[in-house]
Amino acid sequence: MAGPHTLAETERAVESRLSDMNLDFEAMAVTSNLFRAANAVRNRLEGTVLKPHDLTWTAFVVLWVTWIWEEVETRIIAEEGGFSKATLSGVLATLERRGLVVRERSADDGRLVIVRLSPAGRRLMRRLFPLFNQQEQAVVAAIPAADRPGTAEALRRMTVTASEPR
Amino acid sequence: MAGPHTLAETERAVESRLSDMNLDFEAMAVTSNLFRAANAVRNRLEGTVLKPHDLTWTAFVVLWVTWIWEEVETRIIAEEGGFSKATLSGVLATLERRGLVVRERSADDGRLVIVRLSPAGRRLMRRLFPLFNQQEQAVVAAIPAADRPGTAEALRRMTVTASEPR
DNA sequence: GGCCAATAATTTGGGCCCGAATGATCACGC
DNA sequence: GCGTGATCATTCGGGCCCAAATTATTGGCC
Repeated sequence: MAGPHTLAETERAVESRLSDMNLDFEAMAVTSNLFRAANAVRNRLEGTVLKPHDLTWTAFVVLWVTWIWEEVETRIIAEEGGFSKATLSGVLATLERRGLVVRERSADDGRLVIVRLSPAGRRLMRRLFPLFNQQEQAVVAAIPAADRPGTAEALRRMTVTASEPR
Repeated sequence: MAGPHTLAETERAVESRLSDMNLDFEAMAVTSNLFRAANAVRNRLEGTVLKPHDLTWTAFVVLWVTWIWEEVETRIIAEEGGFSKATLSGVLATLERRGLVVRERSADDGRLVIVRLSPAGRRLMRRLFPLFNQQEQAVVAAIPAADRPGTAEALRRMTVTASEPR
């Protein structure tokens, strides 16, 4: 951001350009700020925490989900992380090659693959996650404390509604 | 989403897994819901509006920015859209090949490239954008009306803070 | 046992994505 | 004029991303 147009300038240009189309500008403002914010926060987290360890965003998400659930089926990682299993296969190959993750076939069901962190993977997450959380804290500090729970709730509601079948 | 773990279950698992690490769970909740929401809303918009016209998310953002500003330098599109100029070059090639966009070198400054929509591109945006906005409206409707301006403002603040140099 | 539909993960092909390198153009000082 | 450093857009290489096709396994059902 910090381009030649400010957020406010952009929003004004949008409104005058579209004034004859009978649109919901409030909905536009919410979603466009949603994408801007997600992008900006992701960029910051990548730059401060991930890039120094040569991790991509998706790789970090995979490590995170695996870390939380101790052992987890691949399809769960993909659902939880919000990307396809095809993408996951590639990212897991990278992470396994780097020794951060282990794949093993399920004993119960030979179609399933179970993923775990290697000891190196666990060490990495234990070291990285507090740094990650510090950056999250710095960004969320921009919201008045009283508004934070309401913001999280609004985002949760949008997630649920957007995920509904149509 | 709608996986085998609900949002609430995941948040509980996270908290018990990380209880000894002295983390800011409120900040975590805000950012993780930020990414979930952005992902879910984007997936919905892609599925309902973009995919039927074989447009990617980034291609649509490029069309949108160009539509709003009538004519615009490539570097502005990249900044406004939140991706690199390298990415933009490829996407513009695709859009130009499909006849939705025109590139021309600036007369004032031979280094710059100016982008405009073709008539077909303008027709497409005029047709697509109301549909896009309808979907935005459906998603934002999940937030109580009184909370919408506050949500947009919270997102704006996060964007600004996350974009600050460190 | 032998077939068969359902369900997994992976591979494939094409597009997006970035940082770094490249080549073109500009602005400025002389 | 003529360098020289700054500023553009593009290209290149490697990784992510998805839908569709592929390969493997499972759980009925006879």
